[in-house]
Amino acid sequence: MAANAASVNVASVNVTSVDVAAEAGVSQATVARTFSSPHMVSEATRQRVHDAAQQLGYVPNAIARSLKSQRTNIVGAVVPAYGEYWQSVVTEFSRRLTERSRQLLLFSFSEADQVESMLRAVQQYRLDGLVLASAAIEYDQLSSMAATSMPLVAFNQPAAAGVVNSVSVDNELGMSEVADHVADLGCRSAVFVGGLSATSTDRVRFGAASARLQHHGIACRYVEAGAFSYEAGYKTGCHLAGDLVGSASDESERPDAVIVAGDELALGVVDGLKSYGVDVPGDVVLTGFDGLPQAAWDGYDLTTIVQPIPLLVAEAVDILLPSDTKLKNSTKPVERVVPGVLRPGRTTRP
Amino acid sequence: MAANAASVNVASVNVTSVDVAAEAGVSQATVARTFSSPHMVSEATRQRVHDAAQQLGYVPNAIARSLKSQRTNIVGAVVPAYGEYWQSVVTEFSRRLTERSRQLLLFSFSEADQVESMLRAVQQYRLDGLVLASAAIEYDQLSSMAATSMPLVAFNQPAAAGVVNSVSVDNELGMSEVADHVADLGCRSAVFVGGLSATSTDRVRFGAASARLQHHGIACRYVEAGAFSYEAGYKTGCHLAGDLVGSASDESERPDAVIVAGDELALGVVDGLKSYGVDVPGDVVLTGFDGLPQAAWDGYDLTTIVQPIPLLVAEAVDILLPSDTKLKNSTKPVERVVPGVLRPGRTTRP
DNA sequence: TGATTGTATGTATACGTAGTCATTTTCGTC
DNA sequence: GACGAAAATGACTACGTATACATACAATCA
Repeated sequence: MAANAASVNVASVNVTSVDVAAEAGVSQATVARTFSSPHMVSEATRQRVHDAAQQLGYVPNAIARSLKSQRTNIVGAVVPAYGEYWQSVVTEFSRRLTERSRQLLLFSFSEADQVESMLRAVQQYRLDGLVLASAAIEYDQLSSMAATSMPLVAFNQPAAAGVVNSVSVDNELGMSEVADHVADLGCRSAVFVGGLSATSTDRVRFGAASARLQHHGIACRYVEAGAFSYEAGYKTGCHLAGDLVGSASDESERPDAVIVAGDELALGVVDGLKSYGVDVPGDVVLTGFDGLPQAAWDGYDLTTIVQPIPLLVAEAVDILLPSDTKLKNSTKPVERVVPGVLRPGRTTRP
Repeated sequence: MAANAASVNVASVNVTSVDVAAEAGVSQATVARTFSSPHMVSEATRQRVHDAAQQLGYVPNAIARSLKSQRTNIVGAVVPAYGEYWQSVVTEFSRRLTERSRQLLLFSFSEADQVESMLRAVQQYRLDGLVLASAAIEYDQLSSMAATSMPLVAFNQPAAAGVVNSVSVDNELGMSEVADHVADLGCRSAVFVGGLSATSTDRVRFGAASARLQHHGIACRYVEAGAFSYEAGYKTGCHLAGDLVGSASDESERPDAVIVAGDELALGVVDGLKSYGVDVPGDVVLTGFDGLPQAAWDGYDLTTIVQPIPLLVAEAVDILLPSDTKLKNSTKPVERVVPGVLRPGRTTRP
């Protein structure tokens, strides 16, 4: 009847393992063990402790646990704030980490110059691992992070391979397949639309595409959109439209293939071209790279290289949290390269 | 010349404020102050401490800091793993929190039954605040979290309003505008495509739309897609196609408007309809809700209600981290409702 | 029965910092 | 030059937990 007879108190003040110990008539150590290594506690006391904890509304303090155990169960990720691709990567990381009882601490930046201070913040939290997913990270920042004891993995950041652990889609292979595909269609001249030429991803993809195209005797010009966004692609598409159907340029030199460095960018280019009356794939064929869900949507059905994001992420997580007993303490950085898969779509099909 | 004369040592072992204190010839307290409240330290010692820290590769330990100060500088977010909408919300939260020197700890779930255990994990970290962004959270889970001392805010979760602090777009207003818009176009019969009828968002949006439509003398049937995804929308679009152009149904009862509960879903419906030869907006007009970037893309140009996500997020963050001195310790939960804006697109334009 | 092993629990300490209080130094002022 | 206030610093402790070590107790075996 009395109001204070509530069976479950909510923690009005901070309830600690000491309080629970007193309530259960055991030592603090036993309470700690009950929650962190239950198998070391007898069935009977475990029950008593749980009851007492329930009674008092006790929840173990992860901060204190981390301080003592030197493990946070948290993995950090430094990722660009914008872009469909990065959003799906973050989502997949979070999902995967949850599966392995870890959480994701997100450090997202919109400007490259934020990365520096962000990395400093990262180091304050003693994370169990860190994903670096930005092409904007400088080499010396990378190596300075590598010197930390924090497990690191660079995600889709070609320039980082060899310096730190890295996981990446096979850009060379992917772009080669694209080039072959385009050559098979009988194209004679191509334009490569890049996002930011300063990023290693951009350089590597253009390099691979143009090399393979050249092997087929196809020239390939580079155009920089300025970002990997839809908007940047749209603008570029509008600019390109003139070159592609304009009567000014020589028919024989007129590009008949547009190879775009990323899907979001590609979707913008498609729409930009269409807005100027350029028909895809009628006037030009067009390809993307990444395999975003949106690229597969019926409205676009873009020909692209599908990155196996779940696989890439799984690899990255495995590097950070080696599950196997074979904990790799090798001095060499791990380097995993995973192939993507060409998904032909309407943008290259007559 | 000696190898140990390196100007910046990297932390091979854990360097603490005590080590720095010894190196700089000051007390540990002074080192702590140098990093957490520099203004309490003289210019000269500050410099000495910084030099020593640099020398030893010292980085303050945020875990220990949090344990002592009872503040983590981390805000948590419990969010559905999938869906374009949630991805943009998470991105915006992260951006906003970074601006205010906080980090985002992400708890994303793909199944509703994961939420329970996730909330328990949340409580272990003594977060500075928590965003609850899932319609799948049960009422008693909500109130049990509310009993915690952790600041809470429910994001776009109509059912939570009044129980805990909440921020939401104005679903009623938005759907009313949609209904008016559709009525203006002269539509006579509508179909509402919902995602999951179990979610309060779905119920509220359907309720508002059908009420307002009825006011215009327009009937509105409810169809459940089963999810808020593109795929679910696509399937529903395919199913609907028969009703919309089939010769079986009476011409006068044939729906001429499809009102969809969310943009991603709507884009799927559009493509599903198109795949069966239904012309949008020729045969039916169609509207979405959310204002996703993709909905504005030229390929779709969906008529929709644009949620001011930056504003919604800013409100939510302000509730969790009251910047003003007027820290609201009112006992009543805060409830903010922010209007969206109708963006007419090609899907309702002849 | 006594020696031995293993399991369950208690005691005590350390994780690295922030903040309280006391003490020292600095500095402006009459 | 003395005095008081303010600034700067130091000594100490607490935050809440995990774990090494010691201890108690039950179970096994010769």
